[in-house]
Amino acid sequence: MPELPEVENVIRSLVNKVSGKKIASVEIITPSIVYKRTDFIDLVKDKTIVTLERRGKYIIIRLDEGNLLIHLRMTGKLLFNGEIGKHTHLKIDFTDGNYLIYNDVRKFGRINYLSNDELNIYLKTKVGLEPGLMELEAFKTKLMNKRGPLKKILLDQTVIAGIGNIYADEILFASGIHPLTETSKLKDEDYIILFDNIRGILEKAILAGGSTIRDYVNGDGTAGGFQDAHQVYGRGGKECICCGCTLEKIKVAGRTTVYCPICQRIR
DNA sequence: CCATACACCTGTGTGC
DNA sequence: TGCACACAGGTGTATG
Ligand SMILES: [Zn+2]
Repeated sequence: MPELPEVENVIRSLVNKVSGKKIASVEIITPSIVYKRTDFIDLVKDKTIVTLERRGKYIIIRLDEGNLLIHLRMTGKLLFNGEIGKHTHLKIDFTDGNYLIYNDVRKFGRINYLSNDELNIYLKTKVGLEPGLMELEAFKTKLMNKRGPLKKILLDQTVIAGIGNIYADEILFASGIHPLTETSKLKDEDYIILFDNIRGILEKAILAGGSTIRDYVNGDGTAGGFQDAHQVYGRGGKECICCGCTLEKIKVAGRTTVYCPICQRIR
């Protein structure tokens, strides 16, 4: 489900509701979503949530001691006082009677307890540049050191963190760059356009509440609105909004990729 | 080293 | 209607 804009909206919808709350109990309904740690419940129980943060597609629940690191993968949801059902896999009860649940139809998501040091090491090795904070030169250097189709590189979370299949296609279309372009063929001006579109599209998507293709909702249960602004994602075979020609559908790095053969030239 | 396949799961849409 | 199959916002591991 969620890419950076959706994860950001989950956090924004929850941060004021859960910060300061003390955890009274934790119920693990589906053990497979919690990384093996026999003392998980003991580590989390009686802790207080300090705040929520995001790195790439990860949600970090900062506790007064340690952290919960959550990845929603495809269909994970974090819901404040949400409806408990057959897809609820974890429940955190607060001392004031409110609760937070983790729902996930496909059970791909993961929740882990990490100390501050463990978290820092993990993020340093696995999570790349933060789109909203990165600088052009660092971005350019990092991309130039990678070979292969540009879309594959945009999807690589160790390069830039947070871009998934929807936003990769939207960013490339907005930039007028073909998804199979090799970074060695990109000119300085291409890097600037790409950089601006990564930040611009992700920011617009955040402000629109993210994209709801099927079932994404934020922590309140509110769906996003950015799906109405998609130019190419999910539109293979339809006409290009810009030039009217037929949008192509191919596979890149194993993912369905839609682009306009006229508007997005190979460099 | 790389690219591809598959595994993890369930639900939904399509075509016969 | 029913059934088989393809496909889905992601990523880690195995395979060639
Ligand atoms: Zn076009």
